Amino acid sequence: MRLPVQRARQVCPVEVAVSVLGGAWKLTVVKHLFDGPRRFGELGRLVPRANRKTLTRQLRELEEDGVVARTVHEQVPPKVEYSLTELGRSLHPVVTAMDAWGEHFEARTASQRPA
Amino acid sequence: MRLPVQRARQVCPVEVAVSVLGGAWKLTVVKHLFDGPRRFGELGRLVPRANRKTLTRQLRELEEDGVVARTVHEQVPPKVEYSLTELGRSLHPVVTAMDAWGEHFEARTASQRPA
DNA sequence: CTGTATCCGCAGTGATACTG
DNA sequence: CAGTATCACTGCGGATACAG
Repeated sequence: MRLPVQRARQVCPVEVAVSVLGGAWKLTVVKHLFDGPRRFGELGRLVPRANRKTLTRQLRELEEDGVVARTVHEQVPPKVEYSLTELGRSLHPVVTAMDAWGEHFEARTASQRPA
Repeated sequence: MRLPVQRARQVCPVEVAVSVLGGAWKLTVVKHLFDGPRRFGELGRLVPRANRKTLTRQLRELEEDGVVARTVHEQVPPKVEYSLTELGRSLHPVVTAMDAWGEHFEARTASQRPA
């Protein structure tokens, strides 16, 4: 397991969750995977600000932590699909709560929005 | 508002929530504040791995984002209390979900625990 | 199409010492 | 007690080019 996660264990369960899910775009990816399996390129389009390397790293960490499953279809051209594991699907309440709060936060600070 | 939050707005509400709450020890602090107002030193003891500088920064960001309120009591010695704002209290579902998932994750990976 | 390799900047985190 | 100042490090996140 990754070191930040290990450290978080010594403090609080919420900190563990943050360590596993707090990386850039991770929860966004998980959210989209609730709509069904997605290919690498699809995720890249759904999370436009994440470049390939970063997206690959986040997916590998999510895979390492048992949240997503990676399926390679032996084809030419290659096709790789990502889907949620059972542990990943158990994130549904978290994603729902975070999504709702994010919207609430945005609405509350709408006056500070630049454009 | 902080830049990471601004960037997250362009992607997804869950990413906004991660940007606001994803800092080290932030959700742990919020969780403890649900038990009532806490002084700076108390929070330092409740989150043992956070040093003063880091804890100060996280609290300032949470204050800036309207999640916590900072109350200075003009005394000698000084006394500063942190409490949740209404926006902070609206985090209750998030903290509950994250805490439960963190425990679930720990239980599931207990075999990999080092000590 | 789905990656990897290389290089890089810097924000986030921290240790330590000092201050009102 | 509740911070701030200073210095430093690490690794995340990213740009770009290459590969199977």
